[in-house]
Amino acid sequence: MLQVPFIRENKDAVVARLAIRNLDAKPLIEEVLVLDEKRRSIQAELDGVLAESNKISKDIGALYKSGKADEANALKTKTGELKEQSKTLGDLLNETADALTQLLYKIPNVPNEKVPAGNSDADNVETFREGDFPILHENAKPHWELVKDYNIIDFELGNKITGAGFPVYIGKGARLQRALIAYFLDKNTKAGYTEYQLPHLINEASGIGTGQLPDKEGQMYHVTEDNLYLIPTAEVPGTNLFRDTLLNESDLPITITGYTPCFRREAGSYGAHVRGLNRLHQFDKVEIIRVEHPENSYKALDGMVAHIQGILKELELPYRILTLCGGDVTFASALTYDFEVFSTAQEKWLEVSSVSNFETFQANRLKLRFKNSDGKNELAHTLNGSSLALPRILASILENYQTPEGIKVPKVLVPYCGFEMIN
RNA sequence: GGAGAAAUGGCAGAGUGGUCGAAUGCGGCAGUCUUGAAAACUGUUGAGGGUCACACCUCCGGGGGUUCGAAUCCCUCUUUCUCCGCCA
Repeated sequence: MLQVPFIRENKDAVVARLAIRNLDAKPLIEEVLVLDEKRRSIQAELDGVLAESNKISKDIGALYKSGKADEANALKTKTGELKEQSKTLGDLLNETADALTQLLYKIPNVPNEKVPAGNSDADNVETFREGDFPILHENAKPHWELVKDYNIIDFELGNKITGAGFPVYIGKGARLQRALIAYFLDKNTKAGYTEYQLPHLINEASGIGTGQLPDKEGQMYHVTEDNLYLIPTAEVPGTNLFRDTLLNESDLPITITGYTPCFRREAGSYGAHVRGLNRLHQFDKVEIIRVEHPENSYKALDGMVAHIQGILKELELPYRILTLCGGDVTFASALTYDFEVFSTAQEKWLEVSSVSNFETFQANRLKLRFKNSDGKNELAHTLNGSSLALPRILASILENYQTPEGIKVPKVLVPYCGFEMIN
């Protein structure tokens, strides 16, 4: 969430920047300022009452000590009234502060200057493209047919056990998936990221910390019995490692990577674009997460982009990078780049990574701070990105690497797989 | 699941009703010394709100209560530790 002092000092700029998201934030921002003003004036009034009551209590203590019990008892009657007042004011203060917080939860992050205007994913701007589209043989098939031919992924079995969107990986399909995970983790750790194994269930506080809660509750699987949620991405447990944390400046940057399954309800998604591996309720992903000094965060974002480019180049998949427009950039992000690979048999670009700088938006909720060189506590910047999401990478490998004799395994993966061909 | 103990500043750890936002140690920062560093010594150092700056207010795991007054007493929740049971 945005910081109130920041809103107070940059009111017009905040409204103007949020307009890039096609959001008329003016009424929201006005309300924030009114509530903030109200909160502060109630606070001041309450402080005065408490100060007086504290003073009387001290006097009473002193009177008892010097044996003047009568005078002390006389003073006691006075505090009753003050107590009433402070209770009323305290309730009012809480109410106002809660209302302010709820309002702040509704305001998305201020987009970076690089975010282009636009309404939907159609308006995202392609900023880079690399790699040639492979020329496929005549009988080339989409991956959902290939996986049947070679019996490496079974969607029907998943339907039986769980439901749509929970595929079962078999034999070389399972092995290829595991190879990709190992390869991604190796690339990330070689680039300096520390590998973590993270919980796959998170509590409510964690959901609030990274912004899934309270608004996007319906997108996560909720275990009501224990009030826990299945993670939609490793970003949630990974970033929440640093909730309520005060770091030293020298601790920065913090760079972690982790493989986790991801669970998404995807309520409202249906149709051809969810075919096969394109959109699942459970999928695997390797994530990279960084906690950065505000001065370095955009350089770090560029570094993450370059890192992911390196992986896609090694896999020899044609890819492009999009700068997400105001209408598509996620709630908490200030700037997001999406990576898409071209899946040849479907003739479709598939999103395989999303790399974002959240600036202080998450850190403010998380209370993730560091002590800066002036000795002041300052909010850190958080960033994350997929490196990479498995199913769509798998889909594009299967489609792009198919030959009449079978599916070739990309060169870098052969040592991880132990075979060169799926046939 | 049952029984007991505990939760205090960046960390460790004192503190059982007023003089406690809190001893002490470590760590951090500044200085002395040194060519430089280390060591030693000296000083300084919790967080949030509020103010031009002070004042002032809040915070000792979370929530509630007793009291004129709570880190300290009571209730409750959460977490951790020990013992017992169960278990991959």
